[in-house]
Amino acid sequence: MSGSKHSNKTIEIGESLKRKGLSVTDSRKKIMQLFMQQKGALSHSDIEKKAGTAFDRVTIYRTLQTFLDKGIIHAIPSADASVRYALCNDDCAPGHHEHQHIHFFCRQCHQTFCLDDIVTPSIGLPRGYQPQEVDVLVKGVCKNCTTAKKS
Amino acid sequence: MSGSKHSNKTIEIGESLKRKGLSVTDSRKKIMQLFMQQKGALSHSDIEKKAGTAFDRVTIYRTLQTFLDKGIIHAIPSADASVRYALCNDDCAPGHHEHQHIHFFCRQCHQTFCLDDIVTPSIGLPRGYQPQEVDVLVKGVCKNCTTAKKS
DNA sequence: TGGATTTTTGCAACTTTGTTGCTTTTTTAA
DNA sequence: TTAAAAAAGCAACAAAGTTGCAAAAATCCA
Ligand SMILES: [Mn+2]
Ligand SMILES: [Mn+2]
Ligand SMILES: [Zn+2]
Ligand SMILES: [Zn+2]
Repeated sequence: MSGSKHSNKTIEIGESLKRKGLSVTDSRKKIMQLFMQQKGALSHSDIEKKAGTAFDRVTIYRTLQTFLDKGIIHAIPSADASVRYALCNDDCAPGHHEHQHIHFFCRQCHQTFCLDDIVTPSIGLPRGYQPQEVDVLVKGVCKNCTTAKKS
Repeated sequence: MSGSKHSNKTIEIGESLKRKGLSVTDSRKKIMQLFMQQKGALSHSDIEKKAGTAFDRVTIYRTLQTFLDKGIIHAIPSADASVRYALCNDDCAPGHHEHQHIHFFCRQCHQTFCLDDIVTPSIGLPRGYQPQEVDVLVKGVCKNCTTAKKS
C-alpha cells in the first residue's frame, strides 16, 4: 500500500465499474474489492460480515442485484437455500451470462469455488427436453483442505 | 382425515412411513401424498399452499426435515434460494442419500423434475480435489411445455 | 381395550432475510 | 460550479425460518 490517496487497484476497480456502465460509489468499490480478494464465492451475509457496518443491508442487496444484471457476478446454486456469488471472468454481458465452468463446494472449509478450467459436460436428455443451461455443483474436499491434511 | 374410510393409497402411505420408522400422523400422510401426486418437485411454500390451513407452518418445516433425515425426500439445488424437494426413489437410507440422477428446471412452467434415468456424468477435477457428490441442474424447456407448444 | 409413555403438533415469541417507498446524499455530465 | 440523475440510507414492512413449551395424538404393553 502506498501513502497516496489511490492505490492502483482502486483505480482499476473504478475503471472496471465504469466500463460496465456503472457509476463509481464507495459500496460498489468495496464489494467489488471483496470479490477480488476472495478465492471462494461470497454470500450476502459473508459480505455483510466483511464489510462491517460500512454499508446498509439494503445497499448490499441492491449492489448484488446490479452486479448480476450487468454480468459482473453470477449466482451459484446450492441445496441449502444460501445463494453464493462469484465474479464472472468470461465476457458476461448485461442481461446475458455465459458460463461453462463447474462449481465445487468443500464440505470441510465450506467454501465454494469456480473451477474455471473444467467445462460443463453435455448431458443427454430424454426426447422433448430442450436444455439451455447446465449447472454442475460438485461437493467434496477442496485442494487446500486436502493438502493441509496430508502434511 | 380420520374417518372410517381408507383408500388403498392411504394404507400404502401409512405402511411406507412405518417402514421408515416413523409414526403415522395426518400431516406426514398428507405431505407424503402431495409428493406422490406431484410430477415435479415441491418447495416449502408449494406445500403450504397445497395443504391449505390444515397444518401449521412449523409442522411442515419439521416434517420436511424428518423426511430428509430418513431418506424419504431429497433437496434439489437452485440458484434462486428456493430449495425444492422430491421423493427419493433409490434406496436412500437415514443419514445417507445416494442419488445419481440429474434435475431439470423448466423456465416456462417453473417446475423442477427428477430425470431418474439420466445418470450424473463423471467430472474430471484438478489435482487435489476429492469429489463426493455431483449435482447437475439443467435449465431449459421441459417435455410437457415443448409438446404443448408444438401443437 | 385402557392407560402410561413417547412422539408430534400447534402456538407464541423471536430472529433472520428480503422488499419497498421515500428522502438525503453522492455522482455524473454539462 | 451547478443541475440532473443515480445511489445510499432509513424506516417500515413482509416473508422465511427457529425455538421452547404445553396440549394433543400415536405408540406400546399389560
Ligand atoms: Mn462460477
Ligand atoms: Mn431428484
Ligand atoms: Zn476446503
Ligand atoms: Zn415446463
